[in-house]
Amino acid sequence: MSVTAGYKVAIRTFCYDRSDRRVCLICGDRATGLHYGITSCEGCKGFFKRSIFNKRVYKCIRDKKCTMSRKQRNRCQYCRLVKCLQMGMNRKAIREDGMPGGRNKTTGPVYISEEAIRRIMAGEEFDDEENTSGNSSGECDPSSPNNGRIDRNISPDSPRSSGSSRSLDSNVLKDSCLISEVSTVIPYLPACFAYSSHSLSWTETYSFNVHSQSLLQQLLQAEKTKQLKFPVLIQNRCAMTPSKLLALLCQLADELLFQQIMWIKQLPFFKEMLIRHYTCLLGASWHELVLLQALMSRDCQVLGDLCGIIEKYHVSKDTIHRCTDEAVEVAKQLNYLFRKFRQLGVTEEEYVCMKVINFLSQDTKGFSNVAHLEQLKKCYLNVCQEYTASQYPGQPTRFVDLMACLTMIHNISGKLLGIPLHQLPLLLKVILHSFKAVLTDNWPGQMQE
Amino acid sequence: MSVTAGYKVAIRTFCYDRSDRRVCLICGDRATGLHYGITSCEGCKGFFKRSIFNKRVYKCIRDKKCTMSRKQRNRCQYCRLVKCLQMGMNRKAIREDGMPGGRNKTTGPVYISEEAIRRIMAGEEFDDEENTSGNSSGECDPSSPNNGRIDRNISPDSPRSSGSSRSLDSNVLKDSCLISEVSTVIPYLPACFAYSSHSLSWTETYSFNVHSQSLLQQLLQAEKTKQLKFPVLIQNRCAMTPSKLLALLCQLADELLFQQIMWIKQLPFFKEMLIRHYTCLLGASWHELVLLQALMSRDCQVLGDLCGIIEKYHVSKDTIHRCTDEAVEVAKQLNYLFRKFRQLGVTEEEYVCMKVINFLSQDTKGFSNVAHLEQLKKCYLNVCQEYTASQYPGQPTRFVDLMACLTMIHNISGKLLGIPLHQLPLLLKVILHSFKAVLTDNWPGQMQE
DNA sequence: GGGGGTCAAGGATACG
DNA sequence: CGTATCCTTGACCCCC
Ligand SMILES: [Zn+2]
Ligand SMILES: [Zn+2]
Ligand SMILES: [Zn+2]
Ligand SMILES: [Zn+2]
Repeated sequence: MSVTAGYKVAIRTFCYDRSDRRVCLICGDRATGLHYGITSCEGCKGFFKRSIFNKRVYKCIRDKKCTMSRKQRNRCQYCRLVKCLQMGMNRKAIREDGMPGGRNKTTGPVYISEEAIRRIMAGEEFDDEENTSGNSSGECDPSSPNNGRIDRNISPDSPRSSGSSRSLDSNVLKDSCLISEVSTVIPYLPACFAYSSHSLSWTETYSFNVHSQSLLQQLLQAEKTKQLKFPVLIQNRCAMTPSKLLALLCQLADELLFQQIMWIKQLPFFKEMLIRHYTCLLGASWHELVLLQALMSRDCQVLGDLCGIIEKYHVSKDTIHRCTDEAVEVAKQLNYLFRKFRQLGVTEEEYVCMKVINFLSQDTKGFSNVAHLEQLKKCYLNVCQEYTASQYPGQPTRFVDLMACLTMIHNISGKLLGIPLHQLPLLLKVILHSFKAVLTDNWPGQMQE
Repeated sequence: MSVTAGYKVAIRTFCYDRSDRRVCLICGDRATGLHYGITSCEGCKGFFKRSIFNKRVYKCIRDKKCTMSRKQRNRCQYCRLVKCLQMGMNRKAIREDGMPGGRNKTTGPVYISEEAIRRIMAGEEFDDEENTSGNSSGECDPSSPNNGRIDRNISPDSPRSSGSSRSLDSNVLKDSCLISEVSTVIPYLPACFAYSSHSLSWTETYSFNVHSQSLLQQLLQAEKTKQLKFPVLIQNRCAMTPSKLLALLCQLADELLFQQIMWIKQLPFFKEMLIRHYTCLLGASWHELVLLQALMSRDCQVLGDLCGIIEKYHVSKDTIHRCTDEAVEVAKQLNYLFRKFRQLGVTEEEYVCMKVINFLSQDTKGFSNVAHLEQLKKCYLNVCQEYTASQYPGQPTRFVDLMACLTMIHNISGKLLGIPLHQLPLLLKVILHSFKAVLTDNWPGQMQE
């Protein structure tokens, strides 16, 4: 029992296609292309079609957190349909007339709010024109010729449904994101400080661009879809042997990479760049992303624990290994970063912004679309700045602080990679501890905080 | 051949005469379509599924000539199953993975001989394709639908391409190939029992059982298909940074697991056990398989290097870690094993035998098919014994020595896993070094040999 | 290429 | 438990 649980990775690998990473966003099975807006497999395609077409209402007999995989996807129809919707499957792509051919109006994915998902699942679906508010051409209008700009996959209802209390002048804000001249050019780290100086005007107005809101929602959605399955496995601490732990580590590393990829695929601008560009960016930033993720961990003991471990290592190993001074330095900086994150109380919204900004801030030497990348980065810097300005008007330096954290993350994770290999367990521990500190008893040098 | 062909024609004619596509060929009830190859009713479909899937063995309490009709079909399970088989129900259409939906590649009935039916009814079935005179090219096993996933692609005639380089009787070898042409998998279980008792006489005559040869060829083939792609990646040593190395390690672990799985799928007896059985066996033996693989490494410096590393670790860490004495012990035993393998000059043939024997020798508590497992193990023990006896007549203890190595591998790898986690790099190094010692310059404590 | 449908796989469930 | 009915599923296929 426990053995098989530890080696679920084996079962997973049985079904894993290595030659092609195009996997279904819902269940991870091999995808056969885009269906209803997102890359998905034949099974999930048919399931979504049947469910929506027949207006089925499902029920989860468990805790609505059933895992979706090729083997397990048929165990809960409720959770499967929820994930279809969460991942962006577009109900509008199902044709009532049943005519197979013809007009493909570039039906992209649609990211709807959790409330809308709840209503659909409950069968209260207001199938058409949920709140188009007089827009005669229907919703979203995917066939409009907007030249493939960023706002392609804007959810039609999420900002509006929250009421009209927040909405300011939508025209001004619409321009700011679409047109590059309004949002000033922000070169990444050096210039972001300069940028914040004349951004005070926005802070005063308390405004938060509708498009920025939408982009932020998409980022939050992308973050939500990459739930880590690992802690579920590791939580039942049944006689953790080193062999199991090794297997778990491999699984975790695989899972982490997989989720970063899934996250990238969910980015609103995913289709605007080539896969190899994302590969380059991910290769250059994955360790920073992991560190950022670790810093957002709910568990406060993680990094304190880590620092304790590093110190212990230092005492016992510096006689043979020379680089430990740097390790201590890294530990201190990590500790600072950790405390800074706690002090700021970095929110999920800021986190997703920082994540995508960091992702887009990698070295882009040799990229053919540097301008596009810069535009994207600018856009999300703007989102983050607007968010902090509107949500924390009393903290004028908050945005700058966040960017400074990014800089520090960049430096620290680089140093972490510079630590020699025989201290590899440190890295593994950082990753492992960043999610659940369940195994702390089995590790030396733990610290309480 | 002619007999079965005529039989097939008779059956076909019989079917076409009274099958109007709406009547079950077994019981005459209303048919709901094709099931397992023939038009049949839901009842007979479910009955066949249950009988084959659960490997049921029935018994007729009358004269084995019970009539099948809607009213009477439940009176004798034996005669019902016989008629299912006689009418051409295809056992291959039952999916071992249990995944619903999709389409099978092998559509159509399969008409097998009365002898085969008798064996199936007696429970002596092994899923080979005895006389498939019916459908088109149904010899390989495209059993369940796979949407382009990993599939066991058995190359049809690989042992033949090796020619007659081996100095044994080429006629015998050719015969075995001819046999495998007719039936893809040679029925091995009865044979190995019959032969194992008089294996000594073959030792004297330098003969090597035809069936054992075939089994050995299959094992070699399974080994050949799992080439490691990792060394290709690692060979160009371009500025190996720790980050790259970490990525490579994760990749290597994934690759290793994947290859073990592929190896399992290539085993001749793969279809005879459930996936979860293989998962259990792999979970219990993967570290031993890795160690065995490492011992067969061409690079002689690998283990010597490893032992050097371990000793270095011992000197520097025993002040804080208590288990290092055991590590030194493990190192010594590894060194012994290493030298033993070199001294014996373990061949590829012996290696594949040892591998499968070790795989089948794991703890099988709770297995429902312990007897089957034991049979298989005995069979391959016999193959190995016959091989050593015929190839090394001057080394009467060679087989015993090999088995002793297996025991030692079992013990050592167990101890390796018992080494506390902070010495995890040792394990990783064992794995990493076992293929290419390219990175040795970057590691401390290297040894020349 | 992404809609739709097909139809044999397996699954759920009431019956005995 | 074995049976049989009905339902769900999904790899192929066709269509534009
Ligand atoms: Zn899917
Ligand atoms: Zn559920
Ligand atoms: Zn019938
Ligand atoms: Zn009978």
